[in-house]
Amino acid sequence: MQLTSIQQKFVFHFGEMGARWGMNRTVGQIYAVLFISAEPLCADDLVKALSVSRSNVSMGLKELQAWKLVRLQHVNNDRREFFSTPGELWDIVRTLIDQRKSREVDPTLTLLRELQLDGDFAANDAYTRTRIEDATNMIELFTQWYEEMRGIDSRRLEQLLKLGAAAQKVLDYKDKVTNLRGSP
Amino acid sequence: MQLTSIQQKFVFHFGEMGARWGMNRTVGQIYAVLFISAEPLCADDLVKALSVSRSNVSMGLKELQAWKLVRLQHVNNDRREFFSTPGELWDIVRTLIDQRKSREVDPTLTLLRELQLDGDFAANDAYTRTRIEDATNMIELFTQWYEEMRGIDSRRLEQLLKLGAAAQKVLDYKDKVTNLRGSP
DNA sequence: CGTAAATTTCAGTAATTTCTGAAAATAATG
DNA sequence: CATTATTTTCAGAAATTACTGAAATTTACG
Repeated sequence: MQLTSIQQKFVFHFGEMGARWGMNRTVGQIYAVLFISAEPLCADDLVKALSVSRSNVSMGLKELQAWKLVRLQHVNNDRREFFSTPGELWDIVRTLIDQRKSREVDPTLTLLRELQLDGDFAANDAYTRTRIEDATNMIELFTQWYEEMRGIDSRRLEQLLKLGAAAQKVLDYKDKVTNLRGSP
Repeated sequence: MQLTSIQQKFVFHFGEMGARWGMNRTVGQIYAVLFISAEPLCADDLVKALSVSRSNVSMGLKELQAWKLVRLQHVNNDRREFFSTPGELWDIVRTLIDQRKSREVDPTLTLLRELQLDGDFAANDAYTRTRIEDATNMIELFTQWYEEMRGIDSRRLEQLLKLGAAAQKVLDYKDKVTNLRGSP
């Protein structure tokens, strides 16, 4: 696993980004190497590619498995464990969004609901209360939307995304037809 | 600025989350306090509410301004600077997504495009090349979609979100009508 | 089983990030 | 323009996070 110059740039970048994405540099780099590798790799391949300690790779792989971003597999009759990323990019995106949602959004929604149930807002909390309500509603709107969208088949999803703002026009269109029918 | 028990829970939570959202604990807490405060607050209010140093608040406010998540304003004839968060939640969401996009997605898209222009992939890079292409396409699909959606009026956007997966059915519906018209 | 290959754990260290207090800079007031 | 209020900067301390190497554990093969 000697990385080519382009591979290196890609891997370094994911290292930098890894930090912004809630994993650390090494974890980001490990993921990047696996992502661009045609073959599954074992831990020692990653040690060689990235020049980090074996134990660091071990911990990184564990974290990536917790993220469900890499899959463990066994190769022919090799005793070692090999890792790879899903080939289908839509699967990766879905996993990534699921994970970030469950780390960054769900806990907040849970807390906000608890606070509302708590209910004993002090008198001077009136504004706080409405703000918390508003935030809850907004998050629920998004999570329910995502819940529905994430089930849609990749092909269809791609269509929808490409449609983009035009979806709005389809709404207009439907309204129009409905109104025509509805009027006497 | 004595925080009530509910306010405290809210603020502490945003402190924890702040870390996962690319800011640090104090920054998250400052934002939370401003979010639930009916009135704009000055730096010393935040010092009292959070028991952190004045300089820490100063730096935190600077970062929040960089995120465009708080606005600076002046109050009556007070000499100090006051801060608040936008009242309209949609504005907050839009800003948040914009910022995270520009920190987490745009730099990657830029790099991927550069790598493709670079073009001198080694022979053994064939797979890497397709992976980078695929990733680029996926990111472009999402950014173009977002670019279009972010312009839409909040009311309409809310409608669209509530529609959710049903948008798909509207597509079906339009197809059907179009086909009826199109057939002899 | 016993042995060897592979992986994981973890205590200690290194690196990074966050926070503070003191000093410097800026802005408003009489 | 001198004084005072306010904000910013920044060097160093404190806290947190990441990494390593050595030892312990697990796994699988004969």
